[in-house]
Amino acid sequence: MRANDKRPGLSRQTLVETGLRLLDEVGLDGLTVRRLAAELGVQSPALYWHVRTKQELLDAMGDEIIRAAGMGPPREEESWQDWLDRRARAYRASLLSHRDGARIVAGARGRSPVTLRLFEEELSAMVARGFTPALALHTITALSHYVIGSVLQQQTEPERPAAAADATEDDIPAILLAAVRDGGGPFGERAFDHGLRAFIDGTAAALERRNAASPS
Amino acid sequence: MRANDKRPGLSRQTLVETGLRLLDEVGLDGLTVRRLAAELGVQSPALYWHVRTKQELLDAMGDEIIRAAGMGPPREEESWQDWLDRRARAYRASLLSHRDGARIVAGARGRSPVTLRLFEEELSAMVARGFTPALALHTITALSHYVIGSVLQQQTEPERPAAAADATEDDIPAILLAAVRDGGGPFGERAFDHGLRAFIDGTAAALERRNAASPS
DNA sequence: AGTTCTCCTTAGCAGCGATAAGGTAACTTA
DNA sequence: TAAGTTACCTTATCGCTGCTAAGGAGAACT
Repeated sequence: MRANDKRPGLSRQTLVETGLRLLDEVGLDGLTVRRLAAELGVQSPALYWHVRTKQELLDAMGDEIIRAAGMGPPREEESWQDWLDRRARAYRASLLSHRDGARIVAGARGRSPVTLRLFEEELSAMVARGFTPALALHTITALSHYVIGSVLQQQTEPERPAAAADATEDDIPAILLAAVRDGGGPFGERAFDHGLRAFIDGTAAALERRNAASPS
Repeated sequence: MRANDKRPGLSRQTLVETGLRLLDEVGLDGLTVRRLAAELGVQSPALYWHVRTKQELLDAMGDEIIRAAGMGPPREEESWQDWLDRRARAYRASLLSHRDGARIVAGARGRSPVTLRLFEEELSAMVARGFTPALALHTITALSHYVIGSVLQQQTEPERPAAAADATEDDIPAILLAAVRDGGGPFGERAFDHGLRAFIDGTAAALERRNAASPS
């Protein structure tokens, strides 16, 4: 039974791309090997020719999401503050661009050599702008953790309405309610903005402190 | 076959406690309903009398981890900076105190009413110290996201040695290597400290900005 | 022409979360 | 005290999961 013939054959890259497309349809919990195989018009064990385990596929998907963010060192004329801001937003956008994107990336174990090399270039640029290697590393990882944490919570689907219903409107605490009203909720753009700016400003302060101690 | 009789019967709380203990042994991926039932000396469907789904159990475990952090509003004489610092560290310690603790909490959907009430008290105290409701909410959630993101990455077990081995020592970028050498790695205490302090300092700046615009 | 290699197939395994249906002991009620 | 009800656990089973074993068809080498 080879109905729709003339398939060009699978490839690791095809799996990743189709996997990401399917992910948006069914979510991470619905993304099974069989379902992906069906999407590719193939039986499920066929996938194991191109990929060792399902986790390896998820790792590759995570790496692809990171790659799509287009990270890398700052432009020549760009301040590190602007660059960090831009980088964090691009990362966030990339995670948000796929359903359960943050879960995928957070669960992925390794980064590809390419990603690693970009990372090194970023550190290098930061050192050129006055960071110590350790401070540069801490800054980037801390920022990444913040972005991942934010998107992860944002993409966690809210509890079932039934559970939320037994707490009536009146039970919702007043200040929280007010905050959500004028702040746009804990997961919106504005909440993210505050954390991002605070972190960058605080990093600038740390950098000045460091450079005051041992000026260049 | 009722060999070891005289068990006092299960309870929802017992499930949560034994679940957390078992979690430390086998990890989240090894924590199955059957395994937990065996640990309790019972057949697996018995658990469904006390809990509707496995997810509901995980939610309760997550809430217990949060509860154990002992959060709540600042003490009377405590500055909000010190309190925020203390709160973030307590939260982190609680997540770290159980294997895959961050994954559990991140995956939990609802917070108990008790947790919610504590949260409201925290917001209230912040407003009393000059925060707007929205700024208070954004500050706490951003900080929580950072903590969760940090611990999540820290608790993600490193890739299999086989995969790491094909990149020999020489391939590890120089600056990254130096940063890890004097900075203690991306996931250590010092990396967390930097992000935490930067965030608190940045929040202080935002608060001053806000209060300068419309002074009390 | 014969052999090897690539990439897919069918069949099936162990384990998963969850449900259905039944049994038993303890409490309730008359 | 006897009948009925409820709380809590059992056995059996379902549909699904990731993954492996074994084989087969066709392209590519020799």
